[in-house]
Amino acid sequence: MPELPEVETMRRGILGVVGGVIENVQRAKCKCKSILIHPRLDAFRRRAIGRTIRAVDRVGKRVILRLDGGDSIVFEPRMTGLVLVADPPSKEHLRLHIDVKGTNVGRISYWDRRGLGSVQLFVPREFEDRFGPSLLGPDALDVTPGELRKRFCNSRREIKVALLDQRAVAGIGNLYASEILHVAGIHPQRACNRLTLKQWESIHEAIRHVLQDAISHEGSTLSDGTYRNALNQAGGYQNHHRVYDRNGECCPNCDSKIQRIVQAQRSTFFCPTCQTKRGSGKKRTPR
DNA sequence: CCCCAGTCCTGCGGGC
DNA sequence: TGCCCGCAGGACTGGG
Repeated sequence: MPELPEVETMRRGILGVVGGVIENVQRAKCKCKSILIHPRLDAFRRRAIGRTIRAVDRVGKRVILRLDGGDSIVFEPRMTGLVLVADPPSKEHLRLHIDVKGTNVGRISYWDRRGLGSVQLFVPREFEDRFGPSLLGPDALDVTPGELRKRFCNSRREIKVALLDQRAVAGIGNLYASEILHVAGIHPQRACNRLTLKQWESIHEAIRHVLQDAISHEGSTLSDGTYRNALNQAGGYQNHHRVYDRNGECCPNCDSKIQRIVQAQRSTFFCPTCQTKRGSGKKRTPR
């Protein structure tokens, strides 16, 4: 499930399109229900074709093509979307092609098995409305310890649920929230307003550590095999998960068995010894 | 404002 | 063996 590290890996994988000119945009022949493409394809083509791609950015869990003239094409992969410059995992769930001339990369493809994602073209004003600071918090890799604490510390929400709120901090999803709290040694059900200054610093440090480590391994490809980088290669970070999807296995730091609980209808994994419900838990040195 | 539950979508695995 | 149902969770919406 693409979260910040996977989306950042996708972004880096398509950097070769920078400087290219969009030559065509076309829907792939896919029998599945159509994904959200905005605006309608004829308008999309009219506004995109002939534009130069000036940069490839990431905003939270989205990949952005910055076009000359100021418009942006936003790929939002959600659960199963992939932004590819190589052949897709299967022809079946290909959704859209953007053909590019003038670079080594001839085509960017958007593939999405479940089709919950989207490809949208926004003028600067629309982009600001959707991804401005009122709807999207600072990037998880840029947020300072002080900002992080300020954004959460008055909330009674459980810390794991709060970390998934993109308006507070952008980029963390269900998988990395569990990993981050294990590294920080904090119980996922602890209320934000009961965390100490020191614990906010631990969380901040753990966010950076886990996300950077995951990026260096090109993200996590889970057992369903869906996530791929832009070259359709699996990531490697799943082999470094401490707790995620390891219910009943041993904690990497102690002898305890990892537990699975459900918070906000999503799975959470944690170690009941390293992440105690009361008190701060034992601080562990990150790998 | 704050927070939660329901919704979308497809493939897969458990249960019978 | 085959069918059905529940589950996976990103972002959004509506309601309390």
